Amino acid sequence: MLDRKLLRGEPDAVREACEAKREPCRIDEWARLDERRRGLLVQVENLRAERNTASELVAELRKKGQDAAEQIERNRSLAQAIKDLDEQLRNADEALESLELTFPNLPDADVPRGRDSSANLQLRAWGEPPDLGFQPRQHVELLGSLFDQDAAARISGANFILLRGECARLQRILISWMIDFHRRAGYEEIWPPFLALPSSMRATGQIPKLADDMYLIENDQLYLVPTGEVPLTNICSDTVLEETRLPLALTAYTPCFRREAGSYGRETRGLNRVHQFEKVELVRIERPDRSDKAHEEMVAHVESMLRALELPYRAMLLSTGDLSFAAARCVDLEIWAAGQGAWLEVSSVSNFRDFQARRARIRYRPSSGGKPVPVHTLNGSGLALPRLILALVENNQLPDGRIRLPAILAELMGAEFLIG
RNA sequence: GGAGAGGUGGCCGAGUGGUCGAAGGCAACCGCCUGCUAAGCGGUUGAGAGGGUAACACUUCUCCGAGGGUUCGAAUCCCUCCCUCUCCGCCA
Repeated sequence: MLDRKLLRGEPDAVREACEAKREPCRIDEWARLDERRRGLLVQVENLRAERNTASELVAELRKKGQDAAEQIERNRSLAQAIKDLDEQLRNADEALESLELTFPNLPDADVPRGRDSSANLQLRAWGEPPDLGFQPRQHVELLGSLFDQDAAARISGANFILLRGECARLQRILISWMIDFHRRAGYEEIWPPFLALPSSMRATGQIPKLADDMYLIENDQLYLVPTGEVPLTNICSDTVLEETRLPLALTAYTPCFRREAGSYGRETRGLNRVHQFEKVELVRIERPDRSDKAHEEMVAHVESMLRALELPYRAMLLSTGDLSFAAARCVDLEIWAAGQGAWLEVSSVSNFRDFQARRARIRYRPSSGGKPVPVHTLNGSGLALPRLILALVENNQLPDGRIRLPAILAELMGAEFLIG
């Protein structure tokens, strides 16, 4: 949600952002409604003030034992007028708010302008795509029975995954190792609920835009979380934090449920794009003036994790057209997958500035005193597991089909090879 | 799932339908006092949305879990819902 002062004062900036993110822009409609709402508000408040003083007068007359019938009669008509105006005001408020939920966040000024991912800017790269010296195979083939698509489909339908044996164990160990990796960097470990209320989804920005991409449990009106960002960020919703408590750094494992409506046929083979995947998420709640630094720290932190896993990667600053609805800036970390010969996104590290904080009402009280102000929220994956496993398998394959494990995982797994 | 209790300001806690945004206490902050500290004394300290201002000041309305209702007037009465706690049942 954008600041109303911004919507009033800089409608052109909002228009630009909508265009950049290819969102419909109803700022003019908003401005008319806002005007109307304020007019109504002044009217009701005046009537209310009138009623308040009149009611006091009634009390006073009564106390003196005088007749108050005339006052009461006047108040009765006031009450009706107030009720009518209140109704109009409530309608205006609702319309205004639902409009406000449709404005995307403004991209940072230095985010590359562009229509899609082709305009993304490569910031850094590390490692070389390995030259295997033979025709590399893809993960589905390499994993064989450790990746049981048939069973997954019988249990849950298309595009679910079922890992077996050492591959299942690898995923479990990776999750645990990643959480520890973050914990050592100062992140508090969280185990959150995996179902969330519509209000939580609205707070982080999944509703209304991405509502159709989420699983909804209709009986209870609960959504399955599409990312750990939802529960982690909402830990602080409706809260005024003391400045001394900032920053907050949180990490959690969650499954992520996504309907992926409309993306069938696109990179849906194997572990690329599935309805349920596992992810370890990072969230930070920061003082506004610190969020740029926090964002850089988060990107650097995730990069260090990729290096520990010996995965060649590149860091991409997303262009305006590739930026998500709620983000002001985002760095994607893409790892090389030798079998597919492609870069795969395994982490998006985003700064939402105060966009989510306004929706979720997460504020802090400055130590210097004064009103609570919205915090800045950030999040990043660290990391998404299926694509991570995919790349580990494809990059570390040997001509005979064996799969070597990078040193750190070899130690954790107690084996030099995943398949050997 | 059944029965009961309760949800009030940063926290605790009072509140006969009519100056109640809310007593009292704690905490925090600012003074005074004191050799220092403590104690004591005095004062200040909630949120949101408007108006107003260069910015303050000032000012209006709303908010006592949420939403309805009764009433001239609701923290206070009625209804619905949500949440917390206790006991019982069930269950991984």
